[in-house]
Amino acid sequence: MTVDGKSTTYHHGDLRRAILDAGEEELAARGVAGFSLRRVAARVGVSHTAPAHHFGDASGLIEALAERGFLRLVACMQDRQARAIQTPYERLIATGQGYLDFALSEPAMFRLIFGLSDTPKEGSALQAAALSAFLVLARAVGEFRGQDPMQSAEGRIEVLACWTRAHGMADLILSGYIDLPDGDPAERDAFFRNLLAADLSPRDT
Amino acid sequence: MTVDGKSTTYHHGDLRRAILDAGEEELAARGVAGFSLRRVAARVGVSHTAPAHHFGDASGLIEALAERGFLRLVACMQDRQARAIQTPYERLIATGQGYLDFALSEPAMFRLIFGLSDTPKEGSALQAAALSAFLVLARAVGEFRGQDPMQSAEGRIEVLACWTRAHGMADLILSGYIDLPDGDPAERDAFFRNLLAADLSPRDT
DNA sequence: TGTACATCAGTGAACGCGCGTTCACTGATGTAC
DNA sequence: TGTACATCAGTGAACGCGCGTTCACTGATGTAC
Repeated sequence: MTVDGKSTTYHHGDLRRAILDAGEEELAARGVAGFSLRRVAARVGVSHTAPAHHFGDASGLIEALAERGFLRLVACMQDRQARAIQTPYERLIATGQGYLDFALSEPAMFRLIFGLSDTPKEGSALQAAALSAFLVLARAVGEFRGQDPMQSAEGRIEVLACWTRAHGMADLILSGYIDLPDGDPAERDAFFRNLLAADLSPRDT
Repeated sequence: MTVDGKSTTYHHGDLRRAILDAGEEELAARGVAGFSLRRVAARVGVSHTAPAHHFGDASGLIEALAERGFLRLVACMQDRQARAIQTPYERLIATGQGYLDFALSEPAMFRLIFGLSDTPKEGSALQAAALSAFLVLARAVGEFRGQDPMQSAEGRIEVLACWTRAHGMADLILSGYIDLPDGDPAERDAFFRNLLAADLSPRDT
């Protein structure tokens, strides 16, 4: 293997991580439909059979990438939370906005993790990563409600309501059917806030 | 060409429609990722170059299928509306439930229309079909509010709020991350209603 | 400290596969006169 | 009513492409003694 024309060691040293990095780059560059093992290997500069050593087959790599994706989603949500003024409601809004940040910054990864052909295997690292993302949201709802939302039917509904709203918005923006208001981050945040809190309960008309 | 061993006319007669039908079947059978022109043609029993005559290339077929998809979405929403008791709020709920019906009955088609690589072309039949689906929802919101929602910022937010909620729920169910409550349609409808109307506006705590 | 050897990590050629597209073609249909 | 001819609709062989997987291999590393 060569890098910049200089030959390096035969063994890569950190190929697993390098392949995951390249996999994310490939996703960003070509989307989830054009994703291929061979292209990822080429990006790393390694033979296209090398990834098999670390991931088994193609689906193993996809799964490992998806795990990373969920961890990035967690990071995006926590990042927004850390910057939000500290009322529970603001933290909840911030969590949803972090969800959106993730979708907009890594659209192909967003599509990958929510378009997996099968649901994460019980006990897998992927499942743990997905759960950790869910828990970030559930905790934010819990702080807002003052009690663990997963202990009651209404609480669970509230968590799912937050999730589906943020998710629907993200997915429709990525598909191009909903336009974000211009480039100003503050307007974008206000847009999201309005959508999240819009009152659609029945009225006495 | 032969059907059941009997030779039929050389010209198919209604190949365009037959290919679209087969395309939908293929989508249902193999999903959007495994979709191929050749398989669709094989399903119709026609040479795999025949579709080109009607759709140009592969992307032309995809586009024509997506148009059909939106029309089916419209039909699902209108079907629910027609069966709802006639208060505006019930019709709005019903519209969203029709959206969900479509997603659950044709998951691959749902994924196709909301995963198109480019947004529908200005003036295309596809765009018209997508718009007609949007308008079914916008009209339902309008009846609920008592005025055209597209004439005000709050109204537009309300339409988008309905859309993103139904959409997020549909997409997360299809991805397998949200489970539907068992098989009882009434429970399923109640679940949707609760999610749609859940109150997430700030409280004075 | 040195050596033998097992294991690990990556190579590269070859494979078969299904894909969309092209091309020259032919059978069927419709229309002008 | 008949005929010539243009157009339309479908055929099937061939093409090159990129894909994931397999296989026998080799270079590097680690460990036992």
